[in-house]
Amino acid sequence: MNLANSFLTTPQADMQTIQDLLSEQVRAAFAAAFPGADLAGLPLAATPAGDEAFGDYQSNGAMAAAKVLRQPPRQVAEQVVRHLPTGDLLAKVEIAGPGFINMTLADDALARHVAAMQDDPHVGLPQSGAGRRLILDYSAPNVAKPMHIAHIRSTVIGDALKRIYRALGYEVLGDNHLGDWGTQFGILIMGYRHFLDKAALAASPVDELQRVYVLSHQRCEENPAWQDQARAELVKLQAGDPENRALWQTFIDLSLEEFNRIYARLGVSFELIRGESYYNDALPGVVQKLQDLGLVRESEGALVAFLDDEKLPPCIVRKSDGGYNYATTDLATVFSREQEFQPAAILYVTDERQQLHFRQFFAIARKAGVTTPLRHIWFGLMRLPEGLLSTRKGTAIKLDLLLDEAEKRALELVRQASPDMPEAQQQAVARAVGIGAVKYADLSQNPQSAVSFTWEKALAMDGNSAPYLQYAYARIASVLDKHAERFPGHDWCAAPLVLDSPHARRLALRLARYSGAVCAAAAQEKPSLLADALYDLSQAYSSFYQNVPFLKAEAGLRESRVRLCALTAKVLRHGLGLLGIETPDRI
RNA sequence: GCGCCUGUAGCUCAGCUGGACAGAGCAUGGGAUUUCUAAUCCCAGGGUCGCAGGUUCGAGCCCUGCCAGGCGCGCCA
Repeated sequence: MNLANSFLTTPQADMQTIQDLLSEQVRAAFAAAFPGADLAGLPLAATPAGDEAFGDYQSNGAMAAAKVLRQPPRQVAEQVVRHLPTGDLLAKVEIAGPGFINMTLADDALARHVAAMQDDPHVGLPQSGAGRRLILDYSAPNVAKPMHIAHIRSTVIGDALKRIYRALGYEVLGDNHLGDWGTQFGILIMGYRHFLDKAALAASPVDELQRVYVLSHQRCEENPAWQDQARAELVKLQAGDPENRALWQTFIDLSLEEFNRIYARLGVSFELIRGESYYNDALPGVVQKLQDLGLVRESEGALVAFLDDEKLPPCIVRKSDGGYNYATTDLATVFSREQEFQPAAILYVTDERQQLHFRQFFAIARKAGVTTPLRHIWFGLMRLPEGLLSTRKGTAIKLDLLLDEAEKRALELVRQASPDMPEAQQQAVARAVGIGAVKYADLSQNPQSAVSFTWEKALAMDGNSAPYLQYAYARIASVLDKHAERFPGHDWCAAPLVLDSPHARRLALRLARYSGAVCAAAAQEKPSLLADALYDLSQAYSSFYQNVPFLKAEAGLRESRVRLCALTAKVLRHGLGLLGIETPDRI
């Protein structure tokens, strides 16, 4: 467990993951074998076995404890195993190599555990976040800039984390902290007044805003008078000039309209949309507070927080022209959120370039009395094989274009696979599959790795991809329908689960590991851990599907296997739901 | 100059915070469909984990130094 995530580690009422149950037993066995020894902090817990040949779960704790106990690790393991009862939960416990404790679950215990997930509304997930609120700050596009493919990272990772934390019982407020204030608006107003093409604005508002902004920005660099005028327009805007204010509102409305269209396509939503401008009126008070606390002093005309104790560079909170910047807005935002919502933590999902900013901002916030845990969840930059995405160089690919292409390719596949499906349904399925593919391509990767964007990867629809998982789900849905049709009255809901083949057992084990994967994804802030587990599960299912007959099996066994299919479908649907990916019943 | 990040199969990436012979997908080669959706399954080849030291019973993971790339470092966000 990541210690930085202390807000995630409160004791919970329902310890129901099988891994936790085993870990408890292992810890108890260590305590019984070595009473009085201080084994706190040692990694005694059960982890999924590295190789299925070694069993289902393993503990490497004996090797770790050997040093503390000054005994050979194998001997430690032997004493622990003596206190690790086989029977109810465990069928077999073995010691291997230098002191690995390998555990194999009893088939019926595994079957019982998995069966219990069927009626659990939380599909076996501990509700460790119940009664606690999180604020998740993600997406946050800039007004008057079209969303391009790099924006998908914050949006999709943030949305998945929101769903994951919710599944663990947290109340999560997603807040879209729009870039809707700042120096760019003076430039934009000048561009709008001088270069606007009304037809283009009507056809594609945000593109046109961006175009006039770029032109005006160029003019600023060439012409000081232009730059002065842009500054003057900004000052007017900030002073509340009605005309500029109206223009600014127009920019926001047009941008939000487009952003909302993309969010709708992605299935992403927010509980709060509070851009930087929302905190405008609070900025002078924030600076005053920092001054009162003696956290800032004047330097070269600006007001600066010096963070030498934290070994961080200085941070400007008020510019020499009296204007405020990002750090000030973020401080105002955190004060406001803390006071209004009393969250258990605030999480910020942004790219890696903002690490320094967040460390500075967090340091100042702490000094100013903010006690809420603040976490910066950063992700790697997205780049093209030929270099960074650049709006100016025209290498930025618009997000809409990517989604269009994904849906188009998915539609080809659906038409091929289901030629008899009604056109409207084909379209709907293609939407779910195409968007799912794009989201999964991002979510299945470690967020902190830099992403090198290729169409091939972003649109992958075989192998480790969302369509592979969706396909597995659709095959199950089809099986369930066929079963109901061909064997009316043969209810599988309460059929005993018989794990009579390696394929079935492997599948059940993957189902049992689901809750652990969700918890790990939450604790490490990495939806990719969940995606991995779901892919594992689908692979186990595909193998099961290919190798074990169910509709053709004899009655009884048939219902047992169909029930296992249904459980797999339930977990796949739930898990993909946590990634924000839909699961059509037919593909 | 300082700081953060990255370097693993031909390509794209995992690697559960130090454990068992380094794993997937794509690509390549071979096989499976009168049968529950072949977007699938089964099998094979493919690696000096950037380089060199060190710590450890054990290092892709920790420490040090190099090499290569990316990002950032007081009035942008």
